Amino acid sequence: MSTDGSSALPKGYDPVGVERRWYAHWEASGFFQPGAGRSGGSGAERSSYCIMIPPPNVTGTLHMGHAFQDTLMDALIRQRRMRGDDTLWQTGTDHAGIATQMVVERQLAGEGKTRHDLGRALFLERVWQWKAHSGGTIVQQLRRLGASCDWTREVFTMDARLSLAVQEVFVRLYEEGLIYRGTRLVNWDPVLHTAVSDLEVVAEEEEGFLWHLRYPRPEGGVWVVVATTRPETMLGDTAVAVHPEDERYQHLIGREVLLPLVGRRIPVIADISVKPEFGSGCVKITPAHDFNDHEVGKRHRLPQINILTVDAALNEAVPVAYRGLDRYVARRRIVADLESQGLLAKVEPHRLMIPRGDRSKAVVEPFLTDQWFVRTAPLAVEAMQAVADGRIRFVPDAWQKTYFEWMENIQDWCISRQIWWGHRIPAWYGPDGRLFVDRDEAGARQQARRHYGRDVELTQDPDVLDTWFSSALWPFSTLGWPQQTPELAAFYPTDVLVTGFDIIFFWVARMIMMGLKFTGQVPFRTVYITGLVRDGEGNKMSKSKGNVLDPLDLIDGIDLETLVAKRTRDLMQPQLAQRIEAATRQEFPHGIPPFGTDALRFTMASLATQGRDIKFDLGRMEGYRNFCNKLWNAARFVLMNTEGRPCGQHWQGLPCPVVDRWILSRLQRVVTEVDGAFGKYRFDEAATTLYHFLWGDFCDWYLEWSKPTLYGHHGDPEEQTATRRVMLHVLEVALRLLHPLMPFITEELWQKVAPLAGAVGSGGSIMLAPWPQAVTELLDESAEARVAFVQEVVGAVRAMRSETGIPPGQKLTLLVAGEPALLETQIRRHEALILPMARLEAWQPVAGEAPVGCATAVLSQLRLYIPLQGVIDPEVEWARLTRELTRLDSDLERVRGKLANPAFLANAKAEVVQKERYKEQELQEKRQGIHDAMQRMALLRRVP
RNA sequence: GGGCGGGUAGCUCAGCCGGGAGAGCAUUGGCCUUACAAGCCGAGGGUCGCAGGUUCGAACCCUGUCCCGCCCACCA
Repeated sequence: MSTDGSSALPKGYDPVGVERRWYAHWEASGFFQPGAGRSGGSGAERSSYCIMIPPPNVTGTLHMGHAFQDTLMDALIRQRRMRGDDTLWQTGTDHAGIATQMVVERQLAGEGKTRHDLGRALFLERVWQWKAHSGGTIVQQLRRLGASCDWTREVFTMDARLSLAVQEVFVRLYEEGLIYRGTRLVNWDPVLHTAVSDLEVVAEEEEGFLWHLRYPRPEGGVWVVVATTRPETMLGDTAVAVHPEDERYQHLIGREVLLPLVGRRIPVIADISVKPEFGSGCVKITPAHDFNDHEVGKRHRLPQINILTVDAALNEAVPVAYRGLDRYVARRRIVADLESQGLLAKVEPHRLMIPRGDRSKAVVEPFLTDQWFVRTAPLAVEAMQAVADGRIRFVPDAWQKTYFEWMENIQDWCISRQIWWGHRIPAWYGPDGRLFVDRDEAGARQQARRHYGRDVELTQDPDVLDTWFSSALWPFSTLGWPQQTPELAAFYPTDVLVTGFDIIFFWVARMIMMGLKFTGQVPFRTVYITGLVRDGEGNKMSKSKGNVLDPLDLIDGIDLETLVAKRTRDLMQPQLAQRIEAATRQEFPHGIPPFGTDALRFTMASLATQGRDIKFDLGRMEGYRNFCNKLWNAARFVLMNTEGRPCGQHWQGLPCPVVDRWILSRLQRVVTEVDGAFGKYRFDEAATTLYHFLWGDFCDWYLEWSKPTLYGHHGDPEEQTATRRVMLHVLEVALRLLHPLMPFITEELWQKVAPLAGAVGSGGSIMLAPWPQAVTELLDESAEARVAFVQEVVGAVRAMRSETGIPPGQKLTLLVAGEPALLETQIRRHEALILPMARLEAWQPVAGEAPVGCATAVLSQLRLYIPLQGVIDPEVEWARLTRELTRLDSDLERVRGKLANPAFLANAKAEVVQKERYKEQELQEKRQGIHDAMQRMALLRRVP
């Protein structure tokens, strides 16, 4: 139909080329940078809008969680940019200390080396090389998602500028006494050889045993039996404890027992932490290797005997026979030795919580070491206040409770890590071990000179900071703090943080504490908490389960063999490969077809319901891929019918028939709903609203109605122009509304549609075009009601046709019975809309009884008949009517039941009662119609 | 042991400041209708986990209960 064949769109939407082309163009044009776009037409100050990306691990790759969260962030950013705000989506990557170091150490292990073979400097060089090599992957992948972050401001947590902020914060906290160094019992990872914080320990229930050990009394006689899950730690026992009111053991309190295998005399103490009903009611106390025992030990001033090495083997403090044994080897040996001495009373199976390092999965040990800590309690007070008084809002707000619960019980934060990759702690020691904390070595040297009166050799603390320490500063360190930069002034506090609930404690809480402490302001006003992306069965996606979906594979597609290879490569447990392969082949027999970025994004948005994890549904994604295609073809249709023709770019003087007023009115509602949905972070609402409007209202109805107008032999040129004008306008506005969720296809189409629609954005891109605003004058309830009625009529005819098996091609005449006035306003007036959509040749009014042998549909005040004689079996229509009658009867029964209830009439709101009355009348009329129809149909039936 | 979230159509999920149970996918019948078969037009399918309570009226509010999942916690 196009006059200019060259501009016609291809028949189907092909995302690949479109996406690459537009992203490159946007980025090169500087559209992602603050200040892009319209320069506030009114001259008024533009408000700023900022989102900080949760920085992905620099050496990582994009996973579904990123795809989900970054889609939402990008949608927010794009929407606000279109609204005219000065937007910044700050991007960057995280050095991820332990995770990254582990990767490089694993590479070294492949070469048969450890980091110690290289030494610190060479090892770090190696990590930087790895970062340079793989550090670009994830940011490139982020681009494929269409993320409109400002790449010119991309930072890395170990950039010099950000490192300065880290040192500054450390020094200030230290000087205020909020950072201290001390010997404490911490969680020790014996594989990684570093302390980790409480949050980095995950406890899981595992099968174990409860060993009952006999501790002899020096004076002989009865044993004292203690129950333990960790017999090997008995070598470090310095007491046995009972409950102070436990009558069984009153005589023992203050006496001593003999520690077997060691021969040490240790006291029996009374402590209320002992539960008399557990085990024997006696507990061994090992202050250096158990958190609870440690507290008991402090209360009773017990000695602390460290019996472990950094590898969790037994050290020099234990009897020679056990020295150097791994903890579990030692356990077996000790249990055996006790048994042979008759000191093992019994062993019972016991389920217990085993603490493991979240990275290494090694069982962590409570271990006495020197570490650095942040005193968190004082910081937490302000941080809780900020949420309590609403300066920070959680969405959904239920998470606020989780936040408070943790903050109220917050523990000091162990921030030192005995690894090499990270921010080195800015602390130096003099020859006598005296500590000097300063921003750099020169500063420390100066302090030392003042202290010692001369230059001395200083050694820097070998530890680095917990990665989350620098993450906590992210909202302001990225904007130039401690410098008072214009960016800091413009964009801090930021607007919304989009992140998962799994890092509320790790990250969100700490950003709030640090932000308030160092800027006096909250780091963000809203925390939008997303659920986790899971697989279709609701399982967490993980490499070892073999159920990981790579967002890029959904975008680009992947063939089965490549997918299988990818899922079974580099498994920690290679024996799983077979099962993973089989499951993969079953789930994706043909691999994964390419869906394109927009389909992925739209799926993510539509699944983003609040307060629950999302199970990723490939079927739904397919539906939204189809939606992309639908949109593409709708635009294709519009372009075919508008290019090179009068499109009435000025509204003036054009007729505005009811369908035009209807679709324009619907459009205004959609604008309002989508805008509201963005405001509420209800991306699912925004997505479904647009989906139904475009596919349903626009394609199924408006475009279909446009055909008779545009193609009609005696079409009115004015009306045709008006139709072109309206279809262009509606499409153009809808594209803009859709753009934050589907950036690529909307840009591609908008480029062609906008000029015809008379809409021109500055910069020539939809991403800088204005965000639509509802025009309330275009709301038209009367047009909406009239069209709704027409749709009802069309639907009724279509259903009759389909259910009675009338061939679609058969020309029909519709008979309509009803008040003449109604026939005029409801049918005659809309016949141009009804006839083509219902595929009718004509309609005729009928008075009184309809002819015998018609299919019948009853609307509230009209009866529709289609003559059936000779066309179908009356039995079919009879069955259909019976079904309808049954349905109406049950509805009527319910409504009449209500209206017969005096209590309902007395108590329900008047409008509700009125509505029920109206409903009863309507149902009654319909029922009568069906009833009449059945009577006449009965005449035709071949009754047996 | 405490806390939180969820249990609605075969599947994935909306609806939940109370007043006629919805969408997509799947199923099914009919259509090559000149934008789209990744499409068009129809249809079937749910005692809203269970039991009580409040109410004229409950998927929605309250209580209890059963499942599923998550978080926190030192029961050796």
